[in-house]
Formats: sequence, C-alpha cells, structure tokens
Amino acid sequence: MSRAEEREEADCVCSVGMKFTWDINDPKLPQDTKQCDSFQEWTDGYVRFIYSGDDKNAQRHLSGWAMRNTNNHNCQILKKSCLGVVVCSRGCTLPDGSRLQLRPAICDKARQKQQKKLCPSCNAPLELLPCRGHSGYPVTNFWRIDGKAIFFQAKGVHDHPRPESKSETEARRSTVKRRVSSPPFTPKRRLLEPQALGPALLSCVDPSERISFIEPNFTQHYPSFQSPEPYYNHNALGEAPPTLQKPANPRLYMGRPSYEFQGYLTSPSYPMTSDFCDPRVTPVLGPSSSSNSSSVPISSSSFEPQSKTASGWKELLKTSAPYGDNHHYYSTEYPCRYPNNAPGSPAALQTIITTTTKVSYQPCPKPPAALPSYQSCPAPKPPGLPGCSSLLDDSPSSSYSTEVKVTEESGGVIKSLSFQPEALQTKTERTDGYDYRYTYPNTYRYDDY
DNA sequence: CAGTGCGGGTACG
DNA sequence: CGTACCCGCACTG
Repeated sequence: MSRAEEREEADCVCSVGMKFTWDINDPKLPQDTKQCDSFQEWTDGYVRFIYSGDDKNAQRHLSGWAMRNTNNHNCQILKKSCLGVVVCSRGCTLPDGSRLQLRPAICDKARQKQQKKLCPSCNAPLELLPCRGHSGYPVTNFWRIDGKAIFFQAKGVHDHPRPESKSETEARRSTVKRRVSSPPFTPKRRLLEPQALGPALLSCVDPSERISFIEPNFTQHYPSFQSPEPYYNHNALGEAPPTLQKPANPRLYMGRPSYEFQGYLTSPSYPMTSDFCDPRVTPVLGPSSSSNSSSVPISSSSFEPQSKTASGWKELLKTSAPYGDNHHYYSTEYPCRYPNNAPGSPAALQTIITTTTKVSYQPCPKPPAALPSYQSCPAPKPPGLPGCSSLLDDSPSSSYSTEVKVTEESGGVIKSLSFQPEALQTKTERTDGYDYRYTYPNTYRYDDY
C-alpha cells in the first residue's frame, strides 16, 4: 500500500479517506492523516472521507441528501439513513420541464405533513420516494469523531433523485416567508414546496436558470462533488467485493446513475473500468454544457423524461411507488432500485459492505471531549480549502462551499459555490488498478451561479 | 416548528 | 450480535 499511497499523494486523485484502509467501526482509525478531504455534500456510493475536525459541515454531519438519525446504539458512531426524496405521485413535469424533488422533512411528523401536501403543478399528492440504495435499505452515512478528524463513511448508492439540499431548502423557506407574493425571480422551482409556490410561479421560471440546478431528471445525479472512486472502495479497502446476491454485473462500477444509465439500459455490460468516470473522458464538459450535462452521452434520449420509455422500469417500480406516468425516476435513471436491475445495480453488488461489523466497540463510553480541539488537519490550511487536501486540490472532488444567498428583493436564490474544477481532467490513471475516476467534474451545476 | 442527537425498545436474520 | 426501525425526549435555532 505504501506504494499506492505514494502514488496517490502524487496524484491526489483520491480522497484522503480512501487512501487509508479503514472502516468506521475500526477500533482505531488512521491517525496519521495529514490531510483532510474537503466536505462532500452529495456523497454517493461506498465512500469514505476524513474531514478536518474544524469543518463545520462535517461537524454538523450535513449531507445534501435528507438523512435522518438512526439509532445504532453506538454513541461513538453517528449513523444516519437516507429518507429519499419527495416527488409528485403522478410524476408530472413542472412547467419548466423539471420534476418536483423536494427534500423530505427529517422530522417524522413534519414529513407526514409534508406528504399530505399536493404537487404544486398538478395537485396530485406528493409521494416520498424512499431510498433503497443499500441492499434494499436506505443508504447509510456514518460519522465518527476521532482525534482531530471526523471520519465519514457512506454505504449504498442512492437510487433516487437528489432532493433539494438543506441549504436550498432553508433558503427557500426563508424566501418564501418573506416574500409572499413575488416576482419573477423565483428560486429554483423544482424543489419548491407546493404551497409555497404556486404553479404559477413555477411556470415563470426561466428554464435556463433551472437547469443549473435541477435538471429534469437528472440533475441530481451529477456526480459533482463526489469523490473519486465511489465504488471502488472495497477494493481499496481490500474489502471483498461483495459477493453479491446477484450475479455480478459489470456495472457495479458504474458510478452514478447519471452517467450510466445509458449504458445501463442499453448496454448491459460495462467493463469495470468503464470510463465514464475516467478523467480522461470527462473532460470536457464545457461550460456550455454546463447545464448539465453530464454531458456526455447521456443526452437526450436517455433522459428525456417522458420520452423515455421507461416502461419496463416503471412497471417494476411502481411497486413501490405509485408513479404512473412518467417518472423517469424509475426509469432510466434509477434502475437500480428496481428489481430488474437489481442484479446489476451497484447497490446489490456492494451490499456487502454494509456493515460494519468488524470490531466491537465499547458501548457508548462517551468520549469525554466530544470534540477535542480539532485543529484541523495538521497541515495548516490556507484559507480556502487547502488545508485539507491535497487531494482535493487536485482531486476531482471539488470543494465548494455551499452557501445560498437569498436575495430578498428578487426572491431569487443565488448559490455561491465555488468549486474547483481542477483536476478533473487530467488525472492520470492509476496504476494500481483501481479506477479512480472521479466523478464527473461536473460541477457545473453550480458554477453558473 | 423543525432539525438533531440520544437512547429505550422491538423485530429480524 | 448486528441491523433496521419506531418512539419519545431534550435541546437548539
């Protein structure tokens, strides 16, 4: 490993967390982390990150996904499971072509209330699309503070669209409050809560804006901030690839649905090393593509919301969700959640990892100092992101700060995120055999803003 | 009011 | 024993 590590250092391709072989349950976690990962809001897949104890987002155990606390009876490790996303039960398309994808309320009560609301666009009831990306169970995130670092481990691949991020939700709420009726600049529509914005508003939105955020089907999948090799961990860890219940499907390596689905649907076999993530490949998403794109091939057809025939999926999908129409959710994009593709779905494959059982910890001995002084990582970081990571810096994972500013007057929400596209393209390929593709650079999602 | 985290407790494999 | 999950409670903003 040393070799590998060395290499990585050089490349900085992979997240700090992935450089080490550890599991959230290990009695001892790596202490020699000199660098930390920059905070990843939208983690997906079986990934690990080591954040600086100073990272506010990490301290708050934030995630773009709606994660609720899950009692694992282990006070040293905070476990959270994904609630999925709230969508229109009819799967209607908003005026701008996007789909409603609200952030499920974390609080049970609030969530129930939320589900009673109606789709702002078609008035159909809203529906909670549960996350079943981890062997049929919700994706789980584990947080553990150890020394000066905050260790993060995620298990499962989200099989649903991204909900509105927490910051977006908050921003929206505040805007909504203030401006009851308002003008044109609507924040992002898609995620809007029903009552909050009427259909009218929705229709006013400028599509161009929207895009950045939410694409009609896709948006969510942007791998944007993902760290490299989401799915490779096992290897990295040495964990055995799960023996999955199902036949291994090449796809397992696929990154996120986003890029994949294409292949997904059409070409079943994807070499493990597919490149969609390959840096070499990714490259160029021009800003233009910015909108999204995962550019790539996905294009059009694959996601057209309605156009796609997701029928197959739908059928299956329906089971869980009453979606009738066009939900692309099920279709191309999230094949994984359904049986059919279950076999190939990453989730299935990876299942194994699920848990963390390696070591026994002591039951909740509450650690004295909850947060020791975390000075972040040893290396002093320059203001910015730096400190954390070399990886980051070079790595694909873009760091960004998620702040949303709301401009009251306009009512629009502006995100100010900065990320660094850096590395994306050039990563060299690793020799170690793992594919380290980062996720897509696509950070564009936010750039535009 | 909602988000969070904790912890008791149950069910299941 | 590990995991998922339900429920209530307390604290916070």
